Amino acid sequence: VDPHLLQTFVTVARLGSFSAAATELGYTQAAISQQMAALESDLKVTLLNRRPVAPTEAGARLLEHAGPILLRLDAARADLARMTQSPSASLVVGMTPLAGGLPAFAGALAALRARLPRVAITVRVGPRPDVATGVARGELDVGLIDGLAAAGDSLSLLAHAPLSAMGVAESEVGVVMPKDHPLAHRAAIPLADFVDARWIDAPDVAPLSEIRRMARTDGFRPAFSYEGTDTVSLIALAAAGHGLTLLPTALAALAGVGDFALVRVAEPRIVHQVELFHGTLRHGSPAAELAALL
Amino acid sequence: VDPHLLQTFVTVARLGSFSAAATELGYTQAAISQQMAALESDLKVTLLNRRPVAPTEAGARLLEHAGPILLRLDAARADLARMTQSPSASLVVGMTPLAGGLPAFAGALAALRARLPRVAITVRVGPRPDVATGVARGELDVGLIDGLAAAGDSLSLLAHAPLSAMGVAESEVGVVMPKDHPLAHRAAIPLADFVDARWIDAPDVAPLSEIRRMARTDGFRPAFSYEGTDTVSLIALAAAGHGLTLLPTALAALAGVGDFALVRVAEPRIVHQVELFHGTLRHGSPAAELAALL
DNA sequence: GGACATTACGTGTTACGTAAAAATG
DNA sequence: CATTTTTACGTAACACGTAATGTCC
Repeated sequence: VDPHLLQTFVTVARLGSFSAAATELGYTQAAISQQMAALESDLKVTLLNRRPVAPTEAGARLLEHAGPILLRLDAARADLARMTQSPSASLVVGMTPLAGGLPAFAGALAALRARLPRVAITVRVGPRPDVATGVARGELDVGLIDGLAAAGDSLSLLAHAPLSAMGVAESEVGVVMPKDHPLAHRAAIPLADFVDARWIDAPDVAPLSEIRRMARTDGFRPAFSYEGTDTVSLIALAAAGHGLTLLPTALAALAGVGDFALVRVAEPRIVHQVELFHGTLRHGSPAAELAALL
Repeated sequence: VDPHLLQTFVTVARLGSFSAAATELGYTQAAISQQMAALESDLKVTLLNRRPVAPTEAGARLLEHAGPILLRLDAARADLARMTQSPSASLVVGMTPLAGGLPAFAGALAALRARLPRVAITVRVGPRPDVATGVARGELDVGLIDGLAAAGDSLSLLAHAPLSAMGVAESEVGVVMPKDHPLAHRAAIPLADFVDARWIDAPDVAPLSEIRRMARTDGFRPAFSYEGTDTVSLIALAAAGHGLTLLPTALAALAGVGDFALVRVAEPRIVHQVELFHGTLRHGSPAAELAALL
């Protein structure tokens, strides 16, 4: 199982096209075809259906493995690179949209600037997988990721890579809905009551996939998609009745956009969690200082 | 980072010799030399000191990554193979020495034989890493691994591979010592009190490395080594005063070998835990049935 | 000097690109 | 029929083995 082949496989699967993958990876279409043939003959399974190009059942399974494997490979390389290079005088922080706006984090950054005035600090916001990947690859020094977790648990999104994590903040979650929604006056409602409601899927802010995971159901099908990352817009959409969305109460309350109701989730006991995670910290590096401050 | 090179690297590191690695892997010494040169030039780091051959600091770091990566690679292949092949009519269980002898497990096996009389059951006992590796590679259908964990925690040894685990049994632990040991009459003693005592290191049964991890110390240096897997022998050694050892009370009490004292560990709150773990279970497979029974 | 790792060099295999053929919608 | 994948084939790079050279105990 050559990582090279794995990489083109995930690219092909993502783009749904040999030719497109060839362009992106800088190969010929023919090369891609040969690589996929080689991979399939190595594993003795058909991984892709052609025309249209889509992963088979086995291919889908392989995709689940391929990501973490490639990530770990990158992480190993990045880790060794970090050992060699001199500790940099800059700090690049990656975060998901909802992970920002933490008082604790802003405070720690301020303290860091006081301690190490010379380090240039960069904050880069992106979707969850990109942040995780960036940290594993060493492109980001630390990552701040938010997500839903069971009451006591941590996100444990680091299972796929050799990263360390620490909880930074925790908040209750609530369903955002128009003020005139029939359930708007209730204080708390079991999440299950909303399984068949109209939901907004905002993959980069409040992804329904996570809600499904927490509720252990296949429900919560998207009726509306919001592909941006702006919380204010999302809340406005929910307030206008386009669909429900689940947000941390701390954040939803903060955004004073128009009129909306926020109903706490009574059950299951889920919380919105923010975690800081990072690879092996080099003693004395800005990232290590920041982690110590949180 | 070619897995091929990674594999020879770990082999070279393990054997401490290019020539020996060449023999084991079926290559020429020259090939090994070239492969290591290629890996080092790829990563731009010296990984091995020669004469004697031993990993450098960077090499040691890479070794920490290499194991999990290679394991995951094997696991992916095994997972796809399991999808393709017809569900086998046999069940191969791997376990660590102390994981056997569980009433619950024996009962589940009996129930399994009643439900599926035709399946041939094989139990294979081996050291922890071999069991984990075997399950990840699909050579073992399920693994039963024991180890020390903090009171509420699980072993979480599955972090390196895409495996699922479930707790099966839990027992208190105690220090085994001769009956005439000065502390033998005590009911419970903090583990820290034994940091500088004579300890038996039995890597395959009661490894000191794990005790160190639980106690968060560098102490517990081995004064005696027992490389077998037989609990009775180990207890006899401890009873004869060759050194202390830490065993689950359930098991130590069971072995009626000679005279020995068993002093419960007062602190930290650690337990001996047995977990069943496995890759993706195929519906209807013997392994799935067994997991359902536990 | 002996055991072991490195370098040099020749060879077979692999992996890609170009180009033609096949297949699918 | 157009788009896209597959196959055929030539070439360049690669990886290994043999053998010679170097190096440390």
